[in-house]
Amino acid sequence: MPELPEVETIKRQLARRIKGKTIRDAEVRLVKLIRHPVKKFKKLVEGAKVVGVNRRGKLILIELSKGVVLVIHLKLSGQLVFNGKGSKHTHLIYHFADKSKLLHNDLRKFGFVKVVEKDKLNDFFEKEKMGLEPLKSDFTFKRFRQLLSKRKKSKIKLALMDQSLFVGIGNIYANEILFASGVHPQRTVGSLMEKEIKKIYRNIKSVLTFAIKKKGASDRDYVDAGGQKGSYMKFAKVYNREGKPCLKCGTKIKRVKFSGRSSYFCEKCQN
DNA sequence: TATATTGTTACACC
DNA sequence: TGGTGTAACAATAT
Repeated sequence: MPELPEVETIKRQLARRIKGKTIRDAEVRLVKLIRHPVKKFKKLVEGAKVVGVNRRGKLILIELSKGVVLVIHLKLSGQLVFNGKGSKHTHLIYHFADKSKLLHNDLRKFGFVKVVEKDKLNDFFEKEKMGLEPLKSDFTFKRFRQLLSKRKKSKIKLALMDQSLFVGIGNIYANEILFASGVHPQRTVGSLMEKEIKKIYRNIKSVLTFAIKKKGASDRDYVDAGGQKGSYMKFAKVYNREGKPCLKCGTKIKRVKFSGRSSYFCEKCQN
């Protein structure tokens, strides 16, 4: 569930809380969470200091003093909670030298932690085929249109969620961006008019930025680094609102499933 | 118990 | 070939 706004929220809060701290002990409770032999992982991590916390797409990057970076993907239900209370879903605990700690919880256990050498981070992103950051200045309208044109036959919603074009947009925000743009999620990219592409471009930026202000969306499991829920769902116009009145025209919001994902939209406002 | 949830990937199909 | 869509997968709660 954590998409760009949720991961960005965690990143900002973590940076504030753990920068400068030394990891005394990494308590690995679920071996499959870390994609390394446990011994090697502990050796790399223990004794290292947190130099910085960053984000790339939906990945959290915790940079350590030993020239390595913890690359964390929370997938469906991952949480990183500073000084949180452990539960049966707590699979990894970083104990800092000052007795504070960072919990990595994951109810579905789909997430992962990889240790990547700092020098090799860019190779890693390239290998993972990660697209443009939608809130960075190099994400221009021209680049957006150009990237979209590589997927003329695909449905616009799937193109928005395609991490090899641009990163960070998942199901919640794809639905919201398309509602804000008045575009039906099943329209093909090739059928979009210049005006519509421009609207989508603007709304990617505005919806994501607004969602960061609201500290993300807590549809189910998501909490931020302080264990708090995000408030974006209060402002969602279509996501998870099947059967409820469209906030613009009152028509009932529809839910249609394609590509295994629920799409929410207003038939009247989006075409 | 069947189903829903998501990002990612393997694979079938034109 | 490469673009596209679908199914499968991870694990759990309800």
